[in-house]
Amino acid sequence: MPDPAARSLRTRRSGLVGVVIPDLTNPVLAPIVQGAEETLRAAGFGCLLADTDNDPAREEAAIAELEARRCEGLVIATARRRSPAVERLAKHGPAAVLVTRGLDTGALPLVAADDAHGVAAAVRHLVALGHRHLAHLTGPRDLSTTARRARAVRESAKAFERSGVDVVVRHGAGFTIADGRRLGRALLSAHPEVTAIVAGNDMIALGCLDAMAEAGLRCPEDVSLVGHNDMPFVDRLEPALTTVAIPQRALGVRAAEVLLGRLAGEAVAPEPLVLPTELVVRGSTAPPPAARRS
Amino acid sequence: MPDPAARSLRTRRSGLVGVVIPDLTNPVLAPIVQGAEETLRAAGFGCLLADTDNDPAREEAAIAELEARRCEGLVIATARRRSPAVERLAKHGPAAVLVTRGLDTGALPLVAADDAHGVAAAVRHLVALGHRHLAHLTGPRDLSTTARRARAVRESAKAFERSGVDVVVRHGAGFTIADGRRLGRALLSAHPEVTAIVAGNDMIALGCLDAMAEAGLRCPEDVSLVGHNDMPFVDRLEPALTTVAIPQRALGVRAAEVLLGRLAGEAVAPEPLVLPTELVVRGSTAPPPAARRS
DNA sequence: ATGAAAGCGCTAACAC
DNA sequence: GTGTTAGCGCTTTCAT
Repeated sequence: MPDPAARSLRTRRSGLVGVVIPDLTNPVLAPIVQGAEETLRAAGFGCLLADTDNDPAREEAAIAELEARRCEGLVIATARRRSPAVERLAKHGPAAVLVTRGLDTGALPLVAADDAHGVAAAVRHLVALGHRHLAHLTGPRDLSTTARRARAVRESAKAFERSGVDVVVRHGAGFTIADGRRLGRALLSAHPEVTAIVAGNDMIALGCLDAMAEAGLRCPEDVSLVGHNDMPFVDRLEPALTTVAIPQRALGVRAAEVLLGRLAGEAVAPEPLVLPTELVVRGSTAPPPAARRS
Repeated sequence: MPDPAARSLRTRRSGLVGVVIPDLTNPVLAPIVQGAEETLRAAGFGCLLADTDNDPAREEAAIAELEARRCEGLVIATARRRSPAVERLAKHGPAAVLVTRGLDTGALPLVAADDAHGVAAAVRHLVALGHRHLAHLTGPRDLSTTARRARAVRESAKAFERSGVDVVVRHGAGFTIADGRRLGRALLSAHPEVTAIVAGNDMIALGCLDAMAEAGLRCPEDVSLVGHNDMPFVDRLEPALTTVAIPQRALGVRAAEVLLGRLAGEAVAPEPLVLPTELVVRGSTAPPPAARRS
């Protein structure tokens, strides 16, 4: 059984890949990490996990540490649209692949879900139910996911402009339940005309549910709600959450595969790899109340 | 910036710790891994993650691989009561600490929750509500958690023997929702007198909820249900789950600390480190239906 | 105190 | 094809 340190010293290969994630506690991430880990392991790589707790400073420290440990590749799920620490990897440092959250510059390969498609389906669904005044409550502006989803909501709503459809878009500080609660409270009091909310992710949707309950509004009778990600267990909530399902495990697997390709010297397509999404209609969406219907 | 391979070759220290878990997708594990990772990282160790998908063969392979990579320590959350691959670590191989799931031999240090206390509180709670015919539906026999919880349920029920309290205990193949569904279906048809179920973990409890719904039984009106672990989001189910809360994050942190202690040469107490649990009463428990009350 | 050198275990290059 | 050897970059020891 050869000594990996000696081999590594000689071959300059560590057999290690770093996986940088914003928060293991967010249930969407588990299948992504699992898929990546399994794929990487099958290819003979070990997975060094680093949780940044959504903190850019910790992200930078984590990347530095992973580089110091001579990881051959990095799977990064924490990138912001402009992230000096991440962007630098495009020039120097180990091969890196981004999952879900991409860079504005597109300097690094990205594996992401087709959020625009899913969100457009959500808006169509709500409009077909009779909703005219929509809201989009989402996370920080500096994430590509947020930007993509917000743009898709705006454009989809705009396509129904002649039917009197409008949408108010609000960004929060993060993607937590507490952020969703804050956003929901503010929206509900400022825009009582809104009968349907498209949340930037399922955590925000959960917070919206809390805000509705506080305001004495029922979901879906008074306000409809669509989440994003279809994370585990949202199908068992009351009401079961209508949400845009992303292929969680596949995102991890494909990201790992793209990274393995890069490590094997393959040229990587400059275009993001986009995986399909699907609107899963459950109990949190319904026609708007008659009194509010336009 | 020194080369870790060269340093490692010279010092015989890799700066790596392996973390072996049964299934990242089970939400209880996220905080445990997070706590361990953060603690280990703060001490300068990198975390190599290995998910065994609850497969003993993969567990053995994972341990072998982690040893081959010269991990200085292992945090293992997958141990069965007799696990040759794990037991061997007590003799040869890197320092290892078990979390939650211990060995019958006690050969390796264990950090676990005080399940017996939590489960006893659950039984007392149910008996106080008026339940007399209880059931305990849990996971495989070859896990120490299962054994501890089952024993505690039996003993607690026995303490109320004179009040006419009895309990039927059933073991399933795993700790999944599907296992809970199977166990619940079988129990409900075989023991219609049962008015309260103590589940071996929250996943099994979710399966029981499904089985009740299939059987046209309402929770908690017809049958009360207590889970175990208080994993994220079970407070938002319908009904909100009454469950035994374990200090998830602390389990990971303490396990890491014990491991760090061992690596620093400290003698480790032969007794398991037991962290407190607490019964969290929510909506899934209520008095038994009058027709069934004994 | 400061500096030089040996050697950790492997692989790749090269000589035979 | 088979065997030998140099050297990867560090730490530690030993000599000055």
